[in-house]
Amino acid sequence: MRAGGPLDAEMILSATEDVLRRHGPAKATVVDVGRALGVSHAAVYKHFPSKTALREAVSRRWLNQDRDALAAIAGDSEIPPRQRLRSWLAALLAAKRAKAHDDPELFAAYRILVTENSDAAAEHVADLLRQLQGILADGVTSAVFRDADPAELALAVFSATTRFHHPAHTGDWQTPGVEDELDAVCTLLIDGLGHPDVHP
Amino acid sequence: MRAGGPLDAEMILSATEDVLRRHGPAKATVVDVGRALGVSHAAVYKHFPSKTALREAVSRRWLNQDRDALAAIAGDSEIPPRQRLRSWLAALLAAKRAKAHDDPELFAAYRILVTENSDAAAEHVADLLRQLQGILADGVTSAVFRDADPAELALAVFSATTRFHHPAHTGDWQTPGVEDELDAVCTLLIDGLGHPDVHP
DNA sequence: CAGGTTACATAATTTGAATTCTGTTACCAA
DNA sequence: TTGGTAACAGAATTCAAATTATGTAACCTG
Repeated sequence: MRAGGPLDAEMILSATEDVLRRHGPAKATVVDVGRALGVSHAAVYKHFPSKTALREAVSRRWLNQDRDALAAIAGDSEIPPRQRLRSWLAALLAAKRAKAHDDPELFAAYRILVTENSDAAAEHVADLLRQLQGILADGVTSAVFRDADPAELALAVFSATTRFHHPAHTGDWQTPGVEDELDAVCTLLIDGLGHPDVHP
Repeated sequence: MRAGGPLDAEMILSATEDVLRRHGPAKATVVDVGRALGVSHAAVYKHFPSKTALREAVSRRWLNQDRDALAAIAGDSEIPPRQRLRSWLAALLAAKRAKAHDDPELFAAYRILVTENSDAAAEHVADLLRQLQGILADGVTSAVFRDADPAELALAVFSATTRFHHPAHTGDWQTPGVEDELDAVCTLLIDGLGHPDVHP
């Protein structure tokens, strides 16, 4: 079980993930994590001060997993804002959907973990909102979107797409039509983001 | 405890609601319901075939509670479609918000009951979608909204407002700004519902 | 015979003793 | 001194026994 050298945080986090997948968050103990690493549970406590801290760290790692791919889309000024918004929202859904589909046990485990760790979740949301705001700001600057506060627009767009990214709606993401439904919402939102005075 | 005449369904449903509020859905038993009515639990079984059926009936009653008020708005052709849509969504949020605020214990109880009774929930959603579709169809007919299938538009609008009516987001409804947030989403959606060709 | 009762078998839930987990301490080795 | 161990007290969790609930049946009563 124990690979070559001494324990480091990353090894512990991976082992924790395995234990989480196998036993679920309710029954995953730090004794299990130690066992998976071929080490006593006290060794884990040399690296993380508490079980809670370990869970928080593993949650953060998981939430940050596809942050970079999304940031790449959000920051790509080659893509015009409307299409960028659409792509970003589609990518967000696709990423979450894939995680939920590919490893349902792990996803269910993390879902519970993250709802218990609302700090990590709040930071994740803040990060996403920052990315979204970037896209919208570009649209406002280039006069493709209405002249409103990008932060407020970001919040509204994020609210309106809750069903496509909030973990409470995981079940919906498996149904065939979701991507089209997001597309329909996107279309409504994007047209709604135009200058209001074009509708006299 | 037992009021005048013989038991009827309505009395039992009310007593069930009391028991639900007091004990919560996990510990509410039909023996409790009988006791609240000053009657043996077997008497309840003369009116409802099972505990499940009783819970379903009480859930339906609760879900239908503010259906008429909403239907009145949806069907009021005096109000122009855009404003009608806005009012209807605001009323939906206000109704749910009020229920959650005024009697949190009962709301929490029903929230669990309804998620266990997905049939009742599905019918409730279908009813709301029908009302929404009515508003949108009027908008399409009067050429205020884009010429699309009202059923699809209704689904998109309902999706985009998930955060403001889905019970998973009850917590959000208590925060001060929610109504403004719904308004912001509404504005985006309503402008988005205009003819697409005004943006060349 | 509609509307109620008590009595009962089986299913589900609670309870409390036994077990396991968490977090700490004292100690060891490179 | 960093990275590990074993042993421990108190907290949390499990599991089987005892209790309570569900649903049915046979039986009153106006």
